Amino acid sequence: MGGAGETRRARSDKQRNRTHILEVAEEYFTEQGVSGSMDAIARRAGVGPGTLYRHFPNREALLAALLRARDEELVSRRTAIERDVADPVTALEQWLEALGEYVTAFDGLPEPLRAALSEDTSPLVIACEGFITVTDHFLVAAQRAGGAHHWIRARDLFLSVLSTAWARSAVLADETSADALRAIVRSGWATAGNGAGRTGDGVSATRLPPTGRGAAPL
Amino acid sequence: MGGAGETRRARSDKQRNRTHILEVAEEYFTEQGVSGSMDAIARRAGVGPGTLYRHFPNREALLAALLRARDEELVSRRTAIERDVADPVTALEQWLEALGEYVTAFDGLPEPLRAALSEDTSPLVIACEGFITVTDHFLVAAQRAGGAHHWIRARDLFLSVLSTAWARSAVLADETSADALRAIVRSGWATAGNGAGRTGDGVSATRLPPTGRGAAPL
Amino acid sequence: MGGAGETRRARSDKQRNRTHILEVAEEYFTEQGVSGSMDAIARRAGVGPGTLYRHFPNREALLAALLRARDEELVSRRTAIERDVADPVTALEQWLEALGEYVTAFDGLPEPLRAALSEDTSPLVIACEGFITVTDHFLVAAQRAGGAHHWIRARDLFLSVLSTAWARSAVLADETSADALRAIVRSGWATAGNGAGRTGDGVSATRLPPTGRGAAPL
Amino acid sequence: MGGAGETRRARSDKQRNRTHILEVAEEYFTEQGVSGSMDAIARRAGVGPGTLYRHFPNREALLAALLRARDEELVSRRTAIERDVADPVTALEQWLEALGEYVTAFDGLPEPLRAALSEDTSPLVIACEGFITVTDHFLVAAQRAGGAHHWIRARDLFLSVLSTAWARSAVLADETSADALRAIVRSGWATAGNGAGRTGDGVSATRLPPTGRGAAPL
DNA sequence: GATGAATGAGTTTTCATTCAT
DNA sequence: TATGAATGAAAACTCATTCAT
Repeated sequence: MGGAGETRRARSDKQRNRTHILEVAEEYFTEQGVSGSMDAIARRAGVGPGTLYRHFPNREALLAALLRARDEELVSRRTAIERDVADPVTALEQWLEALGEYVTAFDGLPEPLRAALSEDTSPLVIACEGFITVTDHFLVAAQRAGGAHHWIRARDLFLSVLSTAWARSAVLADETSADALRAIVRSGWATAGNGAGRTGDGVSATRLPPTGRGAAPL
Repeated sequence: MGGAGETRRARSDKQRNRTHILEVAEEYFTEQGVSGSMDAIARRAGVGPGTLYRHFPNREALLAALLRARDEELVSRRTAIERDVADPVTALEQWLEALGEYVTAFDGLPEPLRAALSEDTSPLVIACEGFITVTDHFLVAAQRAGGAHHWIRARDLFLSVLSTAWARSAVLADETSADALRAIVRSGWATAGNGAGRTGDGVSATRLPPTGRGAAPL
Repeated sequence: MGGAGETRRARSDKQRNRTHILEVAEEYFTEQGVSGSMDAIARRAGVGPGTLYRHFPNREALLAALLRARDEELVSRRTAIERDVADPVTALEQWLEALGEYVTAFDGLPEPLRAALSEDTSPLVIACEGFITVTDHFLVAAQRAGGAHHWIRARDLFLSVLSTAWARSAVLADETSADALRAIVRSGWATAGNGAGRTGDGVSATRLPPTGRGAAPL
Repeated sequence: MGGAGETRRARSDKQRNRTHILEVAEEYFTEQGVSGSMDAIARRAGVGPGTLYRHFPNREALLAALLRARDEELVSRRTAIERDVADPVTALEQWLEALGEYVTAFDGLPEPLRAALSEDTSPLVIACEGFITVTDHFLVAAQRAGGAHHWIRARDLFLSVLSTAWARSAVLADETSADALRAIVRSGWATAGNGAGRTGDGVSATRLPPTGRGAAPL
């Protein structure tokens, strides 16, 4: 990927080193999940932990860099959808699907992503914000077409995707459940008609979800 | 620290001790979340770690006991719903709401709960199974009334509740998002009509979710 | 062995209980070696640890009781040897062989046995003393016949047997080594002639070993 | 307790630190025997357990390092013997004596050494292999001179030394027994004549010990 | 006599992170 | 800038033994 594969640290080039660490980390996180040991990554990359930490001051920073490296793919997915899919609802649907896959790149990734949403300092926020922006793009289009509830915001959709991805870890053996979860979310944001072009959505005129906490008298 | 140094604590009533540990654990988990240290709990309870482990051989067992202690509340919620709510859709809705609250008792609780679903040995499974059974009860009623998609299973709903609860940890400051997540799930399982009494549900004739993985051509 | 196999603790008879514990301990030590957990034995025997400790105040006591139960076998070995073997050297040889087997009853048994030799309080000493007495019996006969060095004492021979048994744990896969160890000890105590009836043993006139620590000028 | 609380210990020379740990460990093992607590050693050395484990990943590694530090002494013993002792039997005798002392450096040392012989992974194996090689050197010479049984192998002799050392822990107060044990082993491997130059050794023509397990009809 | 709850020191080991060199 | 040694808190769990009931 980075092209520094064969001779590790041939030049004592900082950039090369960084790239190499990223490659190794990608591999490691893929194998062990995101909570693997930082030390192990440094060791595998053949650098001292200090070097690792110089490039990426903490796990989140490393994760963020890793995700950024994968951004390209997501961007091209987005482009492809925008190019190929006329129906804004289907477009949103496909984008969320792509996002869901992206977010499952490493085992346990949803966790730090969710955490990042609550912090302002995490380097992962930036990534998240990007995702949310694009999601908003698709969402607005779908809402304009009357295919998505108006009370939904991009951030909520992103969280839904995240939490669905999180839940999927529990149902690895049960693809049906995974599908059901996706379907719930899907039919959750979509208006009844589902269809592009259909306009009426009685409920969605408001910006508030139909059943708030207080709405259901317990 | 625990003050149990000098004289051996009189062999107080076992039940008393157990209860005391539970109280302390409840308090501790409420403060620190479910991943707090077991030893710390023992320390706080003024018992040796051995005592803690005698009563609860591992974290899950402790958690399970804690949840069981809260079961009563959930049971009474269930009873109340069955007594007071005629509409099966609203009933299911309220039950899921109750479940969602229950599952947020401690910070980070959804995680071990989800993990338990993939294991057969965890003492938490029993709790989960119970939840799922009751959920099934409500779900079937709602489905009969045409108010819930037929392709949904109780387990899926439980997972939805779990993952929504999980996501909520990220949006503590943002009640609107939390509501939206709930609403998505809610309008995800409910049929368009939403209504009790209304029968037709064109989609739900099948037991499969409308949009499986393969449905969306990526 | 004890005949209390089928209905555990049918009568609440102390003796029965004791016998049952012994059976279980025998089984357990055979499986796990002598350093297995006392608690586990109690658990397996279906009694509280307190009961176990009432009968056998510590591991050594339990071990001693276990060995005593096996004494019979050793005694009969002794009788058989005395009856059947005319040559005192062969007799000693066979007795030591029997002792070596006895002492390997459980994995790790030589260790506490050796330790017991240094303590006066261990209940295992009694067992050891018995062994040593018998060994002395055979040894003296062999020495009288000129077939064993005079500078050897029964206690030394017992220690040799013990240490050979100890070493054998390391050479499980290597029967040749085990044989060699035995042979070393065997040709160590025996006089050159090896034969019963042969008298001359120039060295053995003294009660001191030929090469003491000081003898070899390092 | 270690006094390393306030300021981070200046990154002293790694070698220095390592050496210090070794000194402390040596002292500690000498006092407490080899099964003393690793943490205690770290504490005594004034370093964190992590530092100890960085240098020596486990107890065996530490022990191996400690032994290696003593190797010099053994090597010089060997050199001295080779230089000063003409008679190969005496040479072997003295080498085994030296080995016996070496192996008694710490209380309980024979145990892990024996265990190492059954494993391929232990860092102690290397040490053992070295010992065995040298022993073989002396043994072959003695055998050529007709002063040691041909059925003995170096490994067996090393085990004998080990087990004798093990047994000696029990007879600390009884030097006579210790001497006797040594003498048994000594007269166990040596041929009757004992003498250098003497060639005939009727038994030793074979590579098998005279009394194998089956040889003695029990 | 039996029970089994309580004790609590003790074990090994990991790891994120810092900082002297 | 890279290094990697040092840190040391923490974690989870065990077990021989005691003693109140």
